[in-house]
Amino acid sequence: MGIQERKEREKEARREEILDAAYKVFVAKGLAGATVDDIAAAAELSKGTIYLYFRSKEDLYLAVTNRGLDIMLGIFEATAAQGGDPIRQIWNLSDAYNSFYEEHREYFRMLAFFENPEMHDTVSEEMLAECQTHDAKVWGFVSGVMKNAIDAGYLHAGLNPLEVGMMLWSNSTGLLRQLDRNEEYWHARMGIDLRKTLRMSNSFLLEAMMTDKAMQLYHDQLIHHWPTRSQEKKS
Amino acid sequence: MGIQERKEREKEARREEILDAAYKVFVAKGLAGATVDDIAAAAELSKGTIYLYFRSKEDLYLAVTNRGLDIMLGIFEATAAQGGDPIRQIWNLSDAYNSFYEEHREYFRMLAFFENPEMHDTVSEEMLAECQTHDAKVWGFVSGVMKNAIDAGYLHAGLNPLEVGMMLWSNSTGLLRQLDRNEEYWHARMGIDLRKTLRMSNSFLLEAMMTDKAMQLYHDQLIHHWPTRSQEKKS
Amino acid sequence: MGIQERKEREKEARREEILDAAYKVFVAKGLAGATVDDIAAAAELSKGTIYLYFRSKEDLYLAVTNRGLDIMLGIFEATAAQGGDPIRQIWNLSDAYNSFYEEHREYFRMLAFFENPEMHDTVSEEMLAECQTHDAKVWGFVSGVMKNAIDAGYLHAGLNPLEVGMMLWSNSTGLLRQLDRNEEYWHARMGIDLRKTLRMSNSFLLEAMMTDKAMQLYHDQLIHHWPTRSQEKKS
Amino acid sequence: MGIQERKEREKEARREEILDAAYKVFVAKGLAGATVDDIAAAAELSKGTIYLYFRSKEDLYLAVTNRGLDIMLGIFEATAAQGGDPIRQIWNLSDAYNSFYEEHREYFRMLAFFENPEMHDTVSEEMLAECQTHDAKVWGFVSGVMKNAIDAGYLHAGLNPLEVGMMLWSNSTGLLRQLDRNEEYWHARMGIDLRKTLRMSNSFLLEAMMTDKAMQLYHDQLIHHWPTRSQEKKS
DNA sequence: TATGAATGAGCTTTCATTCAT
DNA sequence: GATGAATGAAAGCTCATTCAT
Repeated sequence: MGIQERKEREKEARREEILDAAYKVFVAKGLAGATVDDIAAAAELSKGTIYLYFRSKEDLYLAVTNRGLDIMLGIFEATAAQGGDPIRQIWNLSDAYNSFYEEHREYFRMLAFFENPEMHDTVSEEMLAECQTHDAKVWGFVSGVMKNAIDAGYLHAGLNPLEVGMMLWSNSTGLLRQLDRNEEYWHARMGIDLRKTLRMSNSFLLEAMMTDKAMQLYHDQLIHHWPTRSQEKKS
Repeated sequence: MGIQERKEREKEARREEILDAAYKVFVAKGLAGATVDDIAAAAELSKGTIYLYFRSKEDLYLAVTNRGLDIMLGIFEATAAQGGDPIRQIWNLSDAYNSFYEEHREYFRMLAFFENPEMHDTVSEEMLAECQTHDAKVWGFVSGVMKNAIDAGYLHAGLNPLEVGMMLWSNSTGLLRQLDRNEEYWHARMGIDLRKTLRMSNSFLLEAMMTDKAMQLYHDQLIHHWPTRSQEKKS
Repeated sequence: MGIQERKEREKEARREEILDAAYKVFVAKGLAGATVDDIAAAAELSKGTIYLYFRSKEDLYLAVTNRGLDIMLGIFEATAAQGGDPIRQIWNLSDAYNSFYEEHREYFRMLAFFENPEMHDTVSEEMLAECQTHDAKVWGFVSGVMKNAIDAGYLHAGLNPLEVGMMLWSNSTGLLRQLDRNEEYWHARMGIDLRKTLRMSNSFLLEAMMTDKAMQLYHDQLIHHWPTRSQEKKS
Repeated sequence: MGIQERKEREKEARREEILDAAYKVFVAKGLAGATVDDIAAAAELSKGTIYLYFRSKEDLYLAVTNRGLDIMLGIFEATAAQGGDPIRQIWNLSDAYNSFYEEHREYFRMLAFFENPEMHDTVSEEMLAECQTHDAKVWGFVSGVMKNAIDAGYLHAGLNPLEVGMMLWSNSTGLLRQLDRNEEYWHARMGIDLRKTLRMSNSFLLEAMMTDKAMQLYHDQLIHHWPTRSQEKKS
């Protein structure tokens, strides 16, 4: 029975090798630009072998992006393991998403690319299902964090955890994608630091959802966005 | 010189015909799926003629998306023409973006598609430049609206108009893209109404940036998100 | 030596299993359409095992058609066992060929397919030889029947038994192949019942070769093809 | 208008060039063995151009066989132009089919090959329809010859012209195919001259269908198949 | 200006066959 | 004997682009 297990392991290992190679090639040439020949060469395997493990180039691409989701989830979990109060955990999660962008920008792009509905027709049912499984895991984790904050009375009771996650995630993603595309343009030409913008809008959203209890806890740490406003208040 | 002018007009008209045809074909088959033959057939022109007006299929695709930007700008301008106080104008702009999504979803998708940095290598400098011109026009308009609100004392003085636009736009885009991809999934399976989520997060962002003056103006119209919170305040 | 025998038997049994599976797959997909993987799967064996028993896909195909020849011979022999005078035996043989066509049409087609000289290059010498052995057996049987009829004075003495078989067989095969391809077309569209045509031409040939002795024997059973002719004779 | 015509002519000429090249390649390598690259090289054109004129390799193959039908019809018509009484015309037609086999054996084989029903799925509707048109022309011609003989009272009135054609054609085809496959085998090894067999069976069939009128006309020219039989009659 | 025939590189994919285990 | 992972050659076909007319 050891034999069977070993073969299983070897097969899995080979699959990973192919994914390694494919990742490199896709990063370098993009989905359209990459050829299966390129990937086979990078993996030091024959082209036929690639098709033994993956149904099509697109399936393979999606498998690579699934890896990206795994990595993202790993970062999220590692972040959560650091503990902290529920609001801190949300901030950490947001930071973790930033980190994913910074450190795995290629995966970030791939995930964005495969959001294109046009792509979905070119992929096998099985792979799409696997992708959705991975996706669901990430969203499950995210909404868990949000739920904790709501249950603990730090976010308003009426909020749907998933909805909270959605808002923060969408906001971050929209801005990160701009950053990715055109950081230089916005920074140098338009004088906008999108990273700062991102932090700001995230805090706007989060604070809007925080209960008084949470506001008090964070009283001193709060980003006082509007010094002028504070002054107005004093007067 | 009348002749020259007429020729100019005819040329422009033909260009538009090609764009009409290309739009239909791209919508039906996507960038990769569409062939120049398809487009030529739809335009009732020969393939060679297409290349007389556009350098490449990708250039043509980008020209179509530029049309999308024009349409978007038109909607924005029409909205602004309705007048209203600066905050109302911002809300209207946000609604106008929603309308663009609802009524020109195909263009919305195309714009998203071309955000992919991978595409940019495949397009001529000229077309990219033209695209940026169109883009800049839209952003110029948007930041103008924001600037009005700041200058009028409705949004906090420290804010950068473009940054405000960026935040609202990114947030909307992120959520609209989810909506486009998976409205059914989020609604029926996860019980989330992303349209509501979108309005909510937009109001969170906007209100976070509004001055007391604006808050008072909108006092009665404000979405009281947290009834419990209000009650807490009363007690 | 019992062990050896058992192994021999098992090997033969496995070969037959493979042929069973191959027959099904070839019928369903044709030679070109069938893959060795299909056959291996149908036989519930590994692909490698198939190659342990057959040198190539084409060899395997030919082995299946050889089975067809065996079946045909079986039908012929069963028919001959029913006895009857020599002319009746020939008629029965002709009917038996029809039966083979009707009940084993797939084999009939395969045999036709392998008549194509183009195929012969793709097959091993051994298998081709085996095929010729089977072929020779059938022709041996057929010419035996014809020889009986000649020796008994029912067919003209100058005839070569094999030649007689050849004529009747070729004639039948030509018409059966038309039938197989296009029965509907000839029947509904052209108003021709090829089965009747087949019987008619066979009787033309056979009667042309029959001696007076045979004609008298069959006097009453003769198909009087031309009533008008008979009438002419009477007058 | 001359321009259009000239282009039309040139296009047709190119089509013919491709057919010339394809014929050579198919003869040398068979359908499966031939590659479109081979054909393109032989035609001194690019592969893409081949696909500009023909939808697929199989379509091209069928177009070549259609040429075979044209050639056959040409031979038939030339033969008929020689005149002669109706029975002679039938004999000449039979000879013409033999000539086609002898002088265009490659086409003969191709026609046989495409009779395989398996092939028909791989061919475009259009080409199949064209093939049927050609086929119908040949059968129309053949049955016309038979009809003349019937109408003139040389073949029995009850016969269907197409059926007569079918019988003679099937019989010839069956034997010619044997001849093509294995002339050597039957001749040297089995002592049978299939060409003689073919003539014999054809005359059997034809004479069986001839009226007394025709028999008298041919009295002296009749092949007295059975000298012994004549002798028997005398005695 | 408009045409559309011609190009040809390049793509994905298949599958018969082998061979180490 | 049986396996099935790996091979890799080969092939059909597409299509953006060009260019002579």
